[in-house]
Amino acid sequence: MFSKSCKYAIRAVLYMAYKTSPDQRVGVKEISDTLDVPGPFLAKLLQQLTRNNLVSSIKGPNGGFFLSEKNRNEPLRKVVECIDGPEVFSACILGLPVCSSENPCPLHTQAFIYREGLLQMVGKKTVAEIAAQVSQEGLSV
Amino acid sequence: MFSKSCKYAIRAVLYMAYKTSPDQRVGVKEISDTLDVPGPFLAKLLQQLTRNNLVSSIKGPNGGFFLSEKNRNEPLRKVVECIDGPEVFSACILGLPVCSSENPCPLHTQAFIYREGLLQMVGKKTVAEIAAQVSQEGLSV
DNA sequence: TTAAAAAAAGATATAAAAGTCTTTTTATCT
DNA sequence: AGATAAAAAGACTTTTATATCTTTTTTTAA
Ligand code: FES
Ligand code: FES
Repeated sequence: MFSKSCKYAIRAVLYMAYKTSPDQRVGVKEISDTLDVPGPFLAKLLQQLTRNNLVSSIKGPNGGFFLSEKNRNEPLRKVVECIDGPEVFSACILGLPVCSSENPCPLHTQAFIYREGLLQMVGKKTVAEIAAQVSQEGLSV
Repeated sequence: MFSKSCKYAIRAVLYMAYKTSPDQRVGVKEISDTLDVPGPFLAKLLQQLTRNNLVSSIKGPNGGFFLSEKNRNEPLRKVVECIDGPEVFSACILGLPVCSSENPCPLHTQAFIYREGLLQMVGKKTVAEIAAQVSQEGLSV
């Protein structure tokens, strides 16, 4: 479903959501150590997210990455689509050129339901909301 | 979710299910032309499936690939697991080392439902049953 | 019994994804 | 101002997935 890059990105954003604020930044190394993810690789992903205004950063001493209020209120979907592109949620599970209920593949019905459920969730819930669950329900990131 | 290899394999097996029988074989080229898939690549996938008794073949003139009665009655899941390995249906969607309801990731609940639905389908229905739907309901392969 | 057709096997090639390293820029603090 | 800390940018390397090519084996049929 998601590329490794995307998995790393989602986890990093959720981590930042409950660890950072505009005046509580965090460096790449802390994130990558905590999530057990390759550091320089994660750095590039965070930069990509930063360019797309889904993550914020400040350079220099005491700088680092963080989520602004605006960042926290984006649906998680945006993070996914920033890394893996918008087709993740619309592509046919068997790789047919187009996925449609008019011209469905044999797995379409099941695959569509699945995808929609997932899409509903990451499309409706914001980063902050999902991160809140992580804290409250003790989920693993 | 599935690798390209796996997508090709699923489509090829379903195609063979309604196109072939023990005395009605089909060559790689026909399959790859029909499905618009790279021929030599598909050949290797079919050979892998053949080694695992999910597809049958006969060499020489008038030879080719086909599905035996036994092949048709395997659940489609076996084809998937033969190509992509058994973890496709049990891996965490965020790449955490293990997926479990005891120690769930933030997307676990939704992801689990999706995966299970899909797994139920390909695990219970046989190749022949799914192929029958393809014919009856005019699905695309 | 030879020629041809097809899969099987294995070697090789290409492309994409994942990961690392180096240099540059920007900000902070002394 | 100068030293330093951090992200940004870009080049590079490695690994994995995808794809192709070549040779061998098996079977059929002329
Ligand atoms: S057509 Fe294949 S998943 Fe929709
Ligand atoms: S723990 Fe991530 S999908 Fe189950």
